[in-house]
Amino acid sequence: MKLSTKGRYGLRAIIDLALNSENGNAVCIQSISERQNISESYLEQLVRKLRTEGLVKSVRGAGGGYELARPAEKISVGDVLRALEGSIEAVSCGDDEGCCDQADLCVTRLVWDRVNKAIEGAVDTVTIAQLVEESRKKQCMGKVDTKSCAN
Amino acid sequence: MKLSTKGRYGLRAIIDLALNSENGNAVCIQSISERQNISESYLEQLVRKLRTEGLVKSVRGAGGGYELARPAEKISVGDVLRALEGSIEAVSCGDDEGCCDQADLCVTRLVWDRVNKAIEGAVDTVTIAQLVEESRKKQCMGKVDTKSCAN
DNA sequence: TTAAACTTGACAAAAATAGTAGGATATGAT
DNA sequence: ATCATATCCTACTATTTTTGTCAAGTTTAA
Ligand code: FES
Ligand code: FES
Repeated sequence: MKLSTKGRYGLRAIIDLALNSENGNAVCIQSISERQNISESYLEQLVRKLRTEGLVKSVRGAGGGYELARPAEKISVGDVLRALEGSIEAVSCGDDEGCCDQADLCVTRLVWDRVNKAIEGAVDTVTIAQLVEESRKKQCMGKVDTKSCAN
Repeated sequence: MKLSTKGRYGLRAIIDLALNSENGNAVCIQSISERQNISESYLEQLVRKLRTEGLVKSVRGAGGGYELARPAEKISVGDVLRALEGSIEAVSCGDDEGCCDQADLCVTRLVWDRVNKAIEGAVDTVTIAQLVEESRKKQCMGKVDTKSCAN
């Protein structure tokens, strides 16, 4: 029941992206890579996927990079994870492909449905914007020499 | 974010076990294997683990098998999954081993905590007894030639 | 023109999963 | 006794997934 690095790195990446692109400029892979300490090539794959799924958009050429495709308030953690992992279901007792012989009598599906719904509820109710704000608060507490920190 | 066959098969196995051992007799691996259509050898591994984790107990020798170590009401789905999977956490941003550089500033932990709690809530509030009962209901509706079906 | 940056596809090492095989041990039945 | 039935245990292997890497492009601001 583990979330792979795709989802873990990807979420960190898009938060980093949101955090560093608020003045309207694009953020390049390299800078994310350095701040988050994730391989540049690997990160590229992940961000590419976020782009094809419509969560971020790219600005090509020199001085380019990536920025959010829509406001951070409109992007949930669930959006990000689904984009990267394909599906966030713990078990997809699926429909056509019966995972066990008597799928119609199988009571474990009741459990998997509960679990899937619980997970979705947890990730769909948190937005990138909220995490960005939390991140700011922590930074504020972390850095003692920050002048602009109004308490 | 997939649950492995260990958890999926294992839950079906213990439900089968509970369902077929209510008259007090032990249930052997072979019979579970046939009913659930899971490899005997593989199933053995799983049930053995359930035993070492104290969820079922074994009766050795001819005519032996397995039975629940305690009443089905006292065994939750979470107990079973944890026994088989080790941990059901989606992400274990753990403690000593910092999964990212600035673990103390990392806001993704907030998300993973939410997800983990959601999962635990989902699996810890369902007991094997409840599933057994559901299973009975379904069987009852499924089999038209069952004499003993009141209603 | 040049260098910064994205774009793409193929590839590969490493880890986890899923399942097998074969024997040892215990015990009820004959 | 001994045999059949069943758990017990370890080790091994094949497959798949994960986790990346690499190299050769393309686009565009400066
Ligand atoms: S239908 Fe999916 S495990 Fe039974
Ligand atoms: S502390 Fe686990 S991802 Fe940051």
